[in-house]
Amino acid sequence: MNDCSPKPLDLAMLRLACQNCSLHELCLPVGIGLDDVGRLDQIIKRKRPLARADHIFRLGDEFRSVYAIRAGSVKTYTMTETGGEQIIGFYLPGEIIGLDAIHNGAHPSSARTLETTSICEIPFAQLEDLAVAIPSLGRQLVRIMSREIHSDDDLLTLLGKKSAEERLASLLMSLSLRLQQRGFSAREFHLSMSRNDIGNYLGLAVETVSRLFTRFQQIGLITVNNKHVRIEDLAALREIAGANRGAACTAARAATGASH
Amino acid sequence: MNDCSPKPLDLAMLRLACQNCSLHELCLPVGIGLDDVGRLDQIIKRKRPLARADHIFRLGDEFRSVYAIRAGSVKTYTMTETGGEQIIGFYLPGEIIGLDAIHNGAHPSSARTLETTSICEIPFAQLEDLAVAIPSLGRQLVRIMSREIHSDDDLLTLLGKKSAEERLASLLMSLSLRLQQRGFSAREFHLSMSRNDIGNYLGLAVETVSRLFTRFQQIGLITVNNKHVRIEDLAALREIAGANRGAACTAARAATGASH
DNA sequence: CGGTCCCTTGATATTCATCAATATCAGTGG
DNA sequence: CCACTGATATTGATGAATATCAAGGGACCG
Repeated sequence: MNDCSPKPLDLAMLRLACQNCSLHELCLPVGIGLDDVGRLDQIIKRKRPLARADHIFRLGDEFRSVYAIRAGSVKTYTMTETGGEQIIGFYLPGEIIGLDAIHNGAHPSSARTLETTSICEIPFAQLEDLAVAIPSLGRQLVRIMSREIHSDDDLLTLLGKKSAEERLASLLMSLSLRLQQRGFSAREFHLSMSRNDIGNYLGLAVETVSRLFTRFQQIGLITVNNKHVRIEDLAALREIAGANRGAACTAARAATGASH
Repeated sequence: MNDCSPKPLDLAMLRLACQNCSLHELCLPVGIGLDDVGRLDQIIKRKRPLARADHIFRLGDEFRSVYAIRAGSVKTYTMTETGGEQIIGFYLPGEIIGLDAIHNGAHPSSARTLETTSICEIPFAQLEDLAVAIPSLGRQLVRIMSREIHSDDDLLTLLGKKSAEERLASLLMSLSLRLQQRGFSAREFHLSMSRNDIGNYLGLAVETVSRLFTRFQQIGLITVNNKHVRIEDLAALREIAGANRGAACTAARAATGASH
């Protein structure tokens, strides 16, 4: 999509790539000087783009690095005791995965790409050393992890309290917002994950997700075409996601002609 | 319960309390020398015990400190958009709360005690400074945050995939394990939270929780008496929590005499 | 001892999962 | 380019799990 398909090993480009990366304020927002970015840059390994459905790491893998998404998208998931997968999150450019593995040296989740995806591997031992040498980097790391905890908490609320409608609306709003922050359109985008993945993530059956897309389209909230989504009424969608519950359900019912 | 009700301001006791705290290997497990513990100790404020239902911080409060539980227990929760509370976690001695507030300077959740509770306040600015001076402390902080992310992920699986039975069994197992790690009995303990809190946390109605306690007791898994729980069959409970789903449900059904 | 909150239990309603049957799409190879 | 194939998505009919509603019983606090 926005892939500048990389020439084989262009050293000049690779050097100091963080400085030029359009995402550097997402993965390293604040207070890191140019010199320090250079030092960070030297420990980061830019990997050639991964194909769709490639694994970045698997549950149980030894923990060595965290990874920043540069382009594309990724899902992370764990295994339930019965072998099914539970998707933990969808990650977009500028976001960092693998942070859950630090504490015990092995990845407690797997990560695989949802489309062609470029990532930066950041060897954690070196990152820790650098964090000692560059205090602001250490603070930034802690801040990023804090944000991850916080966003997990939001997801808990979604799964614990929200209806199916609210869940899907929340996901769409989240994607919309995050894509916008990355310079894409907030109103029109491509869903890189399957309906199955969406259902899994939201704790819903595929069929429910499918029906919701249909219903949302019928009441004029969105236009869906396979993986392409256009949000027609952002405010209303936000309203549903934010869960003015009674009102939203009523609206949807009336429009579908459902009656009880 | 296990409260050594503290004399008013015993300076000798307070000084270097971390070294003597039976929890110090829980909140600061590894690689911190005695000198360093002393330095950490100096920035920590030990607060007088809080009464049941006291707030430690509230959603929106400015972020200044994280808090370690010394004795008692705490729940943290956020507000859903409709004003209801969603409980994020129950915290036991040696665990740390407030980590979700680091990234934007304000608490995104509230915390209140479930019973008489003692906490240590750790001013975060000073902790960060100390983390720079003592690299192993910084690493430890990152590790603790990683564990928090990981345990949130487990909860996501619980809410996304598990049945009501599995959820309650999982909670009981989690409490059992954590209490055991703190030197208490794994098989017999006191639930400091209300049925309401349990239901809220697990994404279930109070009534469902109540019925589950009854059913678990009927099939000989546990004995419940108000807030007192004794686990009679730890292995079976673990089995249900781990979700050998079909088998567990069948067992419970047969025993309750339910038939379809 | 009375009030209030919390918990339990039963009856009913609702949401969403499951099952089943197409329909559509993305590759693949002829 | 088209037909074939498996994966993915939609749609409908049914059922199960759990929420909700309603009422009564205990426990705890003053």
